Amino acid sequence: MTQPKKHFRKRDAILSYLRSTDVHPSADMVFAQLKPEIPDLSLGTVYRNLSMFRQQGVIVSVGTVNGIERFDGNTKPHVHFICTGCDAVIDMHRLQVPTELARTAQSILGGEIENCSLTFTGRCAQCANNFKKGESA
Amino acid sequence: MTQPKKHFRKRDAILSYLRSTDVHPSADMVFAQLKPEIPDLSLGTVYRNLSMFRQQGVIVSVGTVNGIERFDGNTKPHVHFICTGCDAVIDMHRLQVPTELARTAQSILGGEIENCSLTFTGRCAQCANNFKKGESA
DNA sequence: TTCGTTGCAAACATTTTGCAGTTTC
DNA sequence: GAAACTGCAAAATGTTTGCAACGAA
Repeated sequence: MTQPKKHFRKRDAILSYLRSTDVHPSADMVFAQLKPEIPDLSLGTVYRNLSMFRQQGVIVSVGTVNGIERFDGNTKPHVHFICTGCDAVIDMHRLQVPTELARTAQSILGGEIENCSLTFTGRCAQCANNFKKGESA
Repeated sequence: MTQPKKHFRKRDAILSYLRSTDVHPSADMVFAQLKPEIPDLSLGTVYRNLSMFRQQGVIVSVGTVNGIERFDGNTKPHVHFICTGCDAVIDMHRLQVPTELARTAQSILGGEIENCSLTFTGRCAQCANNFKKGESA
């Protein structure tokens, strides 16, 4: 007994792409990815839909990297690594987010915890390597 | 033994304020705080010094809240709570950042981990309260 | 004098928004 | 046909930058 739900080609494409990738794209990256297959897509539409998805909790913001917001279609809490060299945002599924701390946090804070994010920053293997080469060059 | 007196009054004031507060201010908040006592302070100077401090590792960025970057004069890793109602950034010193995960992360990643941040988001006690009232009003 | 810091304002980049036209059901 | 979505471009926002003036050594 599902309600008939409206489908919009561009909106669906945006969500679908977000769910299919693990690059944690920015609005612009989503736009660049979809533009070839949807030539009459505009950046404003991407921004509008990303806002809406995030508000609905359908997607999640990973935060801003170099002033640019990055999104994740995977809303299950997981650990991220952000490379300051190439701005990559990488999932670290093998590590667990200590969500059990949320309960403790809640009792200390008295408010309502909704989300928990654990993020490492540094240089990814490749960037660390390039950096070393750069130093000796 | 008189120390060579530094006369970077504005720079010192900015860093000093950051170290004295736990509100995790934005550039604008720093500016608003210091402007009364330093009338000829400009926002550009605040931005310039914050950038410099962060680059030197003297301060740390907590991330952006509502599109605005927030800073912390306390560089020791600690847990933060961000209220989506009033945009407050609150220290949770009683919780520990699982920095030991960094080693595991490093071995998985192969790069260089430099930082680790654990952040909860939700509504603080007061905002959670206001929200409930708002619903019934 | 010399070098770094600052005020000011213009430039920048990302994101949001208003409106008219289009799409979906 | 109503309601929701979209393109386009202008506007808004936070941040950076160029330049001339200034301050300390």
